[in-house]
Amino acid sequence: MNVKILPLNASEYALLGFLKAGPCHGYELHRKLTEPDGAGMIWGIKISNMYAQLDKLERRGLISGRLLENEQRPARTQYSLTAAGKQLFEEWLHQPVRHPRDFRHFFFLQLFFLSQYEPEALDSLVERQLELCQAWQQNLLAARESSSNSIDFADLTNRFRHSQIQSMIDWLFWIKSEKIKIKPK
Amino acid sequence: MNVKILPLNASEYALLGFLKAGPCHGYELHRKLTEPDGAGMIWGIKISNMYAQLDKLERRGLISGRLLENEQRPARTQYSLTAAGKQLFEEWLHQPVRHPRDFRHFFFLQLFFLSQYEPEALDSLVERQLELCQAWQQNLLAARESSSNSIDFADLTNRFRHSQIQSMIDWLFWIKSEKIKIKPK
DNA sequence: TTTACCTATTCAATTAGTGAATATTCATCC
DNA sequence: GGATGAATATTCACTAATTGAATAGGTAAA
Repeated sequence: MNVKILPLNASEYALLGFLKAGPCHGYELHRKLTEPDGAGMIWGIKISNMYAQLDKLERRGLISGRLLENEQRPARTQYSLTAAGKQLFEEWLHQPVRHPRDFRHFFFLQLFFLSQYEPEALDSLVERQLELCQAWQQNLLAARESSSNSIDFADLTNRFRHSQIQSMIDWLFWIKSEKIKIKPK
Repeated sequence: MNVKILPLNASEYALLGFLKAGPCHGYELHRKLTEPDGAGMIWGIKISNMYAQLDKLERRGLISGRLLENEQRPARTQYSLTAAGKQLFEEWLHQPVRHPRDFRHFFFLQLFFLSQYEPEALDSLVERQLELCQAWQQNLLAARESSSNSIDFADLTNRFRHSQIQSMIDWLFWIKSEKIKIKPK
């Protein structure tokens, strides 16, 4: 068997997150996923792709679906979080992202769900993410080559990354210092 | 027929870019692509994936390969840029990126190749990219909702994007004002 | 001469992603 | 009341992207 645990991507965590609020079927989940004022601000996903992700999550035992028939509407499959799914989501939700490239997709999603489900935990996540960002900065500074008069490609990328992360830090401070209350949609 | 022209991704442009220096075979191209002080700073690519990209570029008529046999080494396929490939690369090389998400992958690659092939064109590209970045900023400011005391998710993402782009702008100014000479590797 | 690593490419298999197809219900217009 | 089209809900077939392993000869060193 030897099931290789591939990490979930952002929209899969989002599916778990929306299902935490209660059972739901694919079509409705897709509407939530793409709502222009919500998760849809972060990325887009085609509906057929999302159905494939639901299958994948079910195969991994994180959600389970059952067919609802016998209604006014076309048959639909209602999915619910399993205990495993709930646990995975909760763990993920409170972990700051480990790499800058994940910031945009994952950290935003964490803010999104935390502000809905557990707003009192927001400060702590922001704080720990801030510390990680500052550690990234230190690593970049440490990696800078001894200054010479000519700039090479490594210098360019180092400076760029540093300034991108600085902008994350500034933004996190803004959230923190303004004691921002994120309005749940 | 009806060939849908999918846009090339960063590593495919990089392949065209390296082939502009002269014919080369896959294994060597992969070494260039992943050189830790060069393009390898921007992304990674598995070698089997790169061979698939070479096939794709050949099918699209941007490069052409011929088998070199009769040597000391294992047989290899030497690729060269076609006229169409050269033209596509040159056009791309001088166009600033149209969307912030491309900045990291594409703009860096453009700097990389321009600094090697046409350093006198660097200033102009930086200048035009700067203008585009400033236009992105204007759009974000225009999209900001009338201020209220509560912050919603749209505000968070708008502020974040704005600050990320500001960091690009700062970095471009740094390149520009320091009259930086990028050292070709 | 065996071992191990470097060169060079290909292949089979998996996973991701897209567009179109299917099928039912609902609202609206003539 | 019947036609038309939009909304609901999911599936399917196809293509593209990605990965790990397989193949196979060459070189260097023990």
